[in-house]
Amino acid sequence: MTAESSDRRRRTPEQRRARADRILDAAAELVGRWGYDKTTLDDVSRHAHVAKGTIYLHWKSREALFTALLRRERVLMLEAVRLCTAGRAEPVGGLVRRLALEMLRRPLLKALLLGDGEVLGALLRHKRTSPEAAEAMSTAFAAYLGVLREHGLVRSDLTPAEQQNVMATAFYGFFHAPALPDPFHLDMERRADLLAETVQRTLGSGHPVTPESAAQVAEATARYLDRALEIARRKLEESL
Amino acid sequence: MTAESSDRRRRTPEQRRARADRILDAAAELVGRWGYDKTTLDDVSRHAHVAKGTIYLHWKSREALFTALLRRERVLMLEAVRLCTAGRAEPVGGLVRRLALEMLRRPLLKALLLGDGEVLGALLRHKRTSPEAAEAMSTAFAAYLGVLREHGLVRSDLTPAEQQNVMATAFYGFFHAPALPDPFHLDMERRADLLAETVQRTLGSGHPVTPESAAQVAEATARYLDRALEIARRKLEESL
DNA sequence: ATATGACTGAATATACGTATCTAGTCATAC
DNA sequence: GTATGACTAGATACGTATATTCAGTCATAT
Repeated sequence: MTAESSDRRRRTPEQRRARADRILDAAAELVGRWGYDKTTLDDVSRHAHVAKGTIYLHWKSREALFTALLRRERVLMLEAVRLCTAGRAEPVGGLVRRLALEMLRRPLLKALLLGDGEVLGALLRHKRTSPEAAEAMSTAFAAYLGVLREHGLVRSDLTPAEQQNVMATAFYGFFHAPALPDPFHLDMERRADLLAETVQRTLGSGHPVTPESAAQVAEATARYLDRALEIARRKLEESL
Repeated sequence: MTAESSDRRRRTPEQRRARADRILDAAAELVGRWGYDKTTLDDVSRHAHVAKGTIYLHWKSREALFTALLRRERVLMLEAVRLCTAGRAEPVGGLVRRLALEMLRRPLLKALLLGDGEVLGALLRHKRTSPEAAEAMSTAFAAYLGVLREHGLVRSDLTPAEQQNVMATAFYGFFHAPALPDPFHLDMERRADLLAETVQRTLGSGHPVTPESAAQVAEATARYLDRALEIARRKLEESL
């Protein structure tokens, strides 16, 4: 063994993070299979090939571990949206549609947003979204809408509170409303399109994105996603 | 006592109905006060000044009684909307707004639509809205939208399934989405306005009601409400 | 310093017997 | 025919005692 051999117990931050990710991978796998309530830390440690005590070197409690898992999912989702929209200049509805679809694509976020008790169990009841983060997200979105309004793409006769309520209500309805019976049934993809259209028509001014405003719209979108990502990443770091 | 004295045990249909209403009044009072789970038929019979057996001369089970109660509320709500809109020629959003507000005004319907388990308890879990009635309601609404479309007041590029999904999602979000924290909080009345605006902008064509179309719009509205009332009344009659 | 996994106690599930409650019935009265 | 309310059976709540599970700890090993 050399002087700086891997035999040394001291771990680099990268190694720590890689192991945390392996543990979270195992947790994600097991929650997807058995649900939160039935997933024990012994299961997770076995799947991740670490001792249970090691988990407590990363998180102070079981809940903290799964909180971190959800936060990592959120970061990954936002990164995916960030990639999709890179450089594009879409109206509000387009952004909303991508957000909705990327959320639906990820089982844990989908379960979280659908309020699926089978998957998330007690986590749903006890977990509270931190007010600071929620407000920061709202503020970032409001700023995004503000830029679009300056370019005449968003109505100027709605207060920020009204805009946020429209967004919240539309999203909530989209995720939670039960599917309609057969003659009216639509799959989630089509419903996401309708959600986008609803938001676009309710919040938008009706004017299309002009070539002149395209650059600024693209920048505002990127800026919003960056801010959201920053908040999401910060929250994830808090969870180690 | 005369020959046709009230001493005769034979009851007229009007007397029967009046007594059923008294029983339903008592049930409404008690459910409002204690919730469905804690309201016993002994309570109801005592409050309505009838023997418990009498209740079973009207309904075959406890559940049937409370089903009738909910159905009566629905009829009363629709009658109120019918009165409000009498002769008026409002666009879709206006009708939606009135429906939403009249539902919110009635504690039992509000509880039903909000999915309030405290008030409705087990009734929420076991009660299924009959598919036939739901479909008939949808059909009636689709017909209403059809007339408005003929007059250019409603978009023609959405399928009926898409229209119904927008309606269902918007209503669901309006009733179920939790209130936003303080800087963005709006009361239910304002949210009803936003619901109306959302539906109007998403389903509507953007053209205003012209004097020429006013009469037909008013008639279509009245026709829809009449059909809805007919269905609601039929369902109520089924529940005696 | 870092990692482990056997260990512990608090919480949760299971089992069982008893008490209470109440939806629905029906013999009786009018 | 109509109305009653005491009655019953089945369900539900409660109390208690026992078993099991699992989050979190810590003495030990490297």
